[in-house]
Amino acid sequence: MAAAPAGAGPARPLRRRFYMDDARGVAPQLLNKVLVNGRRRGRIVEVEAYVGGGIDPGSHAYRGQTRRNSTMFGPPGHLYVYFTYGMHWCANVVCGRTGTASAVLLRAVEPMAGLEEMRALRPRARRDVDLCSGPAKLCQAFSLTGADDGADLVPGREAASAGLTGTGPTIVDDGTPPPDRPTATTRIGLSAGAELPWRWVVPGSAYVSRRP
DNA sequence: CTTTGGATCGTCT
DNA sequence: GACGATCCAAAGG
Repeated sequence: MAAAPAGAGPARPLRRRFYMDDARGVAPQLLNKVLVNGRRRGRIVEVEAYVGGGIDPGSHAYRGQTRRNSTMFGPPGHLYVYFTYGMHWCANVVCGRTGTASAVLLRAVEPMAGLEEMRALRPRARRDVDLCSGPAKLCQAFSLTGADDGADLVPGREAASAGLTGTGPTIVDDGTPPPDRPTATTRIGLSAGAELPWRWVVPGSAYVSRRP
């Protein structure tokens, strides 16, 4: 029997256990997973890890828990969505144990479905490669805002057994494995912690925010 | 192609 | 009061 083609498997939501590792472990595993919101789908091609505990000066949690970053300290598998530059939203996946601050920033996805909706939400994007090639761009395209901060990405028991992804945003595995050798680089846009190599991209993807 | 500056406001010091 | 885990248009090579 021939091996199943990439993407041909059943789309299964990631379970809680997937998110329980440190963000630096989860981040490369999130590559090639699929972000879902309504009919919109996009393959994750670029991520960055941010950790707490005073070792990552680039993390919002570097100086401890505040009102804004409190979701980072909560249970894994939830969205941490924050507002920045007075106009943009960015979305993270909370990782690690409850009480620790560890999260993966979703920096770029390759649009797979619902592109018409994305184009309408991002009229500035001239080409489809510009729809989701940045953390704030993908939040626009997927309608992720502060209203989604704290949202649980893991469907409840009923939705999971019915094969549904629920009404809110979810991340699913469609059978495409992460890259064998993801490209690791330094993170983008930081004034502190800029030397830490905690950004991972799918090699050769045309949908990343910046080519490595 | 690369570089630069403006937009815009919640959050924390 | 300063500064962003950014984006975009405009200007320069």
